[in-house]
Amino acid sequence: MPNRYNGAIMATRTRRSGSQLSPDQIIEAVLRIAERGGSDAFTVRRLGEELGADPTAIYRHFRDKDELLLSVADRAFGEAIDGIPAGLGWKDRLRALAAGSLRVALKYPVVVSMTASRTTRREREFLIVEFILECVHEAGLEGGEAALLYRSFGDALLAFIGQTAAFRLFDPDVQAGDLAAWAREYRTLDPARFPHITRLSDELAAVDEQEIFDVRVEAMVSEIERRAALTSRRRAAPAPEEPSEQA
Amino acid sequence: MPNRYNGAIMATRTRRSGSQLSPDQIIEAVLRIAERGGSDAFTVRRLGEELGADPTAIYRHFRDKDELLLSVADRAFGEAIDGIPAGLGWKDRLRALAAGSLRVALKYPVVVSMTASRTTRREREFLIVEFILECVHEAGLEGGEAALLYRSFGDALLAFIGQTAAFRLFDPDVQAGDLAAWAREYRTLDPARFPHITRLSDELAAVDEQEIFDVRVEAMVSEIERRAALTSRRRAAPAPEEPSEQA
DNA sequence: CCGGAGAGCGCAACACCGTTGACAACAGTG
DNA sequence: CACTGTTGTCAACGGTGTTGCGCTCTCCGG
Repeated sequence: MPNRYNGAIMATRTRRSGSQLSPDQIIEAVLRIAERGGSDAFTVRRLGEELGADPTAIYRHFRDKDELLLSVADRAFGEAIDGIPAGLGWKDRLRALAAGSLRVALKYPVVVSMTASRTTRREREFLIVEFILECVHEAGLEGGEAALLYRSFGDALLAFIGQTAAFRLFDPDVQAGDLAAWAREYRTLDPARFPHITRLSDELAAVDEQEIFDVRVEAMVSEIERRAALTSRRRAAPAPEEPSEQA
Repeated sequence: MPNRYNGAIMATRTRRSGSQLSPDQIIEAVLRIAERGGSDAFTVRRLGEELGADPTAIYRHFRDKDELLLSVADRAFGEAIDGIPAGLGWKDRLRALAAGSLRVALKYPVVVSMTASRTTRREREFLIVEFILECVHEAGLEGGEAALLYRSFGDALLAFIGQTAAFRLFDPDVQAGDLAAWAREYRTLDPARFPHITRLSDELAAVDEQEIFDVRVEAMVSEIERRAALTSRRRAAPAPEEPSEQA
């Protein structure tokens, strides 16, 4: 029998006249699915269901699933940068970008976890790159040093949200098991072999995810600031000893 | 019932002469495959081929592919910590751990990319946790602050090597495309809309991956140092203003 | 010394995945 | 009206992880 997703037979037939599917409609369907579902949410067949169309209809609008994914990701990342208020200093702008990115990762975990080591090369990616470069520039970095710290910050942020998103995709059982490990298994290790773990087992179990996020963001912000201070100092007093900023 | 908590029973019971497969043999076969192959290297059927056995034979020794993966990952991460020389300061020990982890990620990309947001809860993971905690302790952090910075460093490291490994797994075409984007597409953007990108396009294309790695590791090391300095200062002179480390 | 028990493996099959090629129905154009 | 190109449907292909069944062969108790 034709079309086993039955509710939609007549609809597809009649609406067949115009093109019922558009790239935007498909992208939005993916975002809807991603927002609802777990790790297996974004499959071609499920997307067909969501659209009330044959799964393979997508291939009329996107070369393959990967191209669709990148388009979806670009749309999603747009949300990360949207709500950033103007008039903030470069540090707070970077912090706001990080917070927005994390928000997106928690909203569309499937999409973010599949994209976090990719380059979309689309409109909104350029916007974010420009955004970070502007911050780095305002911090006082130039040329190769600015490029390096942009890449470091951007990659670090992407890695973090990708990691977070991927974790949220595991079965609740696996997630719970991983989290409980801190409270259960680490506490019962041999204190002779693992003195620090056993001593800190309570504190290890109590660490807050949000705090980890803040530490990692702050580490990158401070690193940018530190390197900016170094270059400006070098510019002011040319060629002293490379100041060894540690013990 | 098959023997799912591998190793232990086999060891106590006299070893069956007829059984050709052991958990260790399987783990090593996976490592061999992972070292050779790309993203599709670690499949059950390929593993069967490598072992010269039926693919499903694995399920007599591991509950499912995931349990096998975690065992393999634990073995692999052992290599990260093995070659770290004694007698280094905490900073250099953390740097050595990071370098070793990156080495492992490049050696077994499939394994690392599949594990980077997981917890193996196995022997060698505990060793690495203890290792980092010892460094953080030596840096001067205690209690909840030590736990927090351990988690931040560990997760950041895991995220980075996972991201790197995942990238190496893409088709060479995709990899080349992503890398070339910096040199090609970013250069042709509209300078009015993207002034920083176009101004720095040459430097962006020239950024070295190893430098990014160093920046990100150094950022975390510095953050640990910074927070350690704050707590010790707080301990020396209790409850002043939170010292804002200059704008 | 023998026979049952059960571990280890092979095989076929299942449900799912992304993707392709052939075909049908429609829109727009001459 | 006929033609052409676009878009949706459908069946099918090769891939994945996993399971149930049956065979073999080792081990252990009698």
